[in-house]
Amino acid sequence: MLSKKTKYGLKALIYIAKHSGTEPVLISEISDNERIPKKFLEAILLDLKKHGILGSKKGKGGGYYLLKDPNEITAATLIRVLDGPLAMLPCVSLNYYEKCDDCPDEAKCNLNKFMAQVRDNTLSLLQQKSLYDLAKL
Amino acid sequence: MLSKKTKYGLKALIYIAKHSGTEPVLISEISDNERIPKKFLEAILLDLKKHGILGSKKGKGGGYYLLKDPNEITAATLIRVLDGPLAMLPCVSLNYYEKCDDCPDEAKCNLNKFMAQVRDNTLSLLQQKSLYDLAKL
DNA sequence: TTATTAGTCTAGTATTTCTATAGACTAATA
DNA sequence: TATTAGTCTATAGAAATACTAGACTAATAA
Repeated sequence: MLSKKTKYGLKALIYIAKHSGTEPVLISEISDNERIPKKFLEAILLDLKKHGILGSKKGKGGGYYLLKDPNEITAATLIRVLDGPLAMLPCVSLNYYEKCDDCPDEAKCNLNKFMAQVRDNTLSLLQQKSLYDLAKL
Repeated sequence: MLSKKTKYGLKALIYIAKHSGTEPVLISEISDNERIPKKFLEAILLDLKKHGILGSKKGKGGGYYLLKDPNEITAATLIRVLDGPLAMLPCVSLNYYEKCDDCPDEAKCNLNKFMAQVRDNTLSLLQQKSLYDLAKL
């Protein structure tokens, strides 16, 4: 299950992708329309900014905007930034790998092999879908 | 990410599938060989018993055993029992569905549609893999 | 220059879930 | 009846989640 943070973040990004004309999009506009707690959303958008997904402008006429073309941003990237690893186990994560304390030999672990298959399966879909795809669904 | 409970549970099931001759398998044997905290494992196996995956026998010569053919038990079933929903969002879960508070119209929600695709993609793999497959990997 | 708008940043907190552990109890077998 | 092995209740520490409060800073426009 994705955290609420991730869900809110994705909804906000889809909203921004849909409504990004020349002007940046207000936090409060997203918060109102998507019914996301405003203070929580602030933190989430700030996080997306720190990860280079969003840019922002302060003051009147300010708000958030995408830094890249929605076609260039994959669902895999967004979920990784917001939620962390896509893999079901740390020992098969490509970006957040961690060895299992209990496992004496990863190469002989049935679970490791299986979860690597699951990871590849999920990744193949999440990497081919972009924010553009999500916004037009 | 799967919880440790789920990881331990799957490892234990694979162990039982591999070592099930005529005799049931001891909790302590699994605990030792797979390095799973014994008391925790007890609770996990009990849970699997309550869900009709495992049977048990008390006293000498006792232990846990599979109630069905490993070929009949899918990875999807096991992860659902141990970890809960496979879906990334409650609103696309087939077995643990829950409506989103914030979403006014699910049919118009981009995220809902996308996550339903992800669910189907994952499910297609997890339903075709059985415990037998996991144990022989 | 100052009022207003709107994002930034530092804390902190309540709740829930996860990961166990303790210990008494019950059932089966030799 | 002693031993083995699973059952049940109950609890507790740690970590993650889901927020909220409030002071601060930057940008714009009158």
